[in-house]
Amino acid sequence: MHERSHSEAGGNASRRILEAARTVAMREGAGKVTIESVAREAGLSKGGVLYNYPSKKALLAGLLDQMLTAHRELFEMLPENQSSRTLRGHLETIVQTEGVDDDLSMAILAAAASDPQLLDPLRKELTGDIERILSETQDAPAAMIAALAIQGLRFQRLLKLPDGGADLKRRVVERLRTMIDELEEKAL
Amino acid sequence: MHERSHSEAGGNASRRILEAARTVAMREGAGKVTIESVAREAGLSKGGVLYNYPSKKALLAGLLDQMLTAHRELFEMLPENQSSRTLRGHLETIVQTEGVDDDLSMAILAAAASDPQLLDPLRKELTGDIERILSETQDAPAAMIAALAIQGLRFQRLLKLPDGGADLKRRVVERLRTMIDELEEKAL
DNA sequence: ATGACTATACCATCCGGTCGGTTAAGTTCA
DNA sequence: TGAACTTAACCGACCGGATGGTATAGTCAT
Repeated sequence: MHERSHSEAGGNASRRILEAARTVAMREGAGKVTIESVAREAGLSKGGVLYNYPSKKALLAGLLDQMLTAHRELFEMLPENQSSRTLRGHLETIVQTEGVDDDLSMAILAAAASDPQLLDPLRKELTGDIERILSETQDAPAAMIAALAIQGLRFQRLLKLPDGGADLKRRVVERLRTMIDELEEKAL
Repeated sequence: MHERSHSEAGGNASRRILEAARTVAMREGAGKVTIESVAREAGLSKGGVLYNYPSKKALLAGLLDQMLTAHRELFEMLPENQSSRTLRGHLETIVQTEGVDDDLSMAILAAAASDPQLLDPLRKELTGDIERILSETQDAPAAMIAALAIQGLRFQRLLKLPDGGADLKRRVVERLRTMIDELEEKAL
């Protein structure tokens, strides 16, 4: 195997590059995520980045893929035999990532402005999630509304839109939990 | 060449410029909204656009302002003495603009990636809306969840995320309406 | 003529992507 | 062993064009 000769131990450059991209997005804003800035942050050159990701589009796709994977992993850590598992998973996932600055989602959004297909993997994932959510409940509209509210929470955080305060937000999450519980009762 | 340029009421090119920006965003995608493309679409030159809006930031700010104004106007056309008027307004507004391609919101999002303050007017407006929504109900969490679901609907449309189909969407809107009605009953 | 407004030409910068080189590690073969 | 060669990983100068913005010279109604 090939070890890095004069740098910190740690694996693949691709990982480091994605990590760097996230760092840059968080620290300097989504608009500053350029191949050069990512390269600088990752401790290599533009050519090095482009060796690992042949285009910026590929880099951003890799980023999105990593996000989706991380999300899936969080998901799988949740108890399996719950009702409305998927919906619950989405809610708890967002609660758990509280405080994590996801400015990188913004970078992907920005890129999606000119490259709409970049979001395709996300769309595919969500399509599956919606199917699962609907199959897990008898009350489709209510489940969908919960899902939409959770999506609303995500974008609220992403765009730093007003949220009515931490206290209300906490109560909203609690209420969503009981809403999901009630989805189950209706099914009985 | 420009027979209609001065025949507009007030002869103001600013309106035409914003209109052109929206057209370009819709037709070619958010990423293609540049000063030049807008100028071309508006039937004038780059200089002309920059005379009316001294910078692209200003142009986008004008765009956002126009959107907020339009939104407010739609709002004011709704009956005044309803319970949860603000919430209802948000819902009906989104229903009414069904089918309208809002790719321009995307342009603003894209711009916000590098210019986060661009969204400040939106944030201010939303802050007021949330205050109003909360003051119009006794059940703050439920109202907030409805508001979040509506926001979720907006972003779903904006990013062309999967929505479970037109039929479900219709039922979701109906359910949201009854949710808002129930907000009122709880207050009695 | 004046002042609001518009067009042309141009500039500086940034950014994605290319490309020929370079370094270091392995492989082959005598 | 060691010289010749191959390959993976990376470097960094450079190109091209897109873009925001400026400078300046008009045009047109009043």
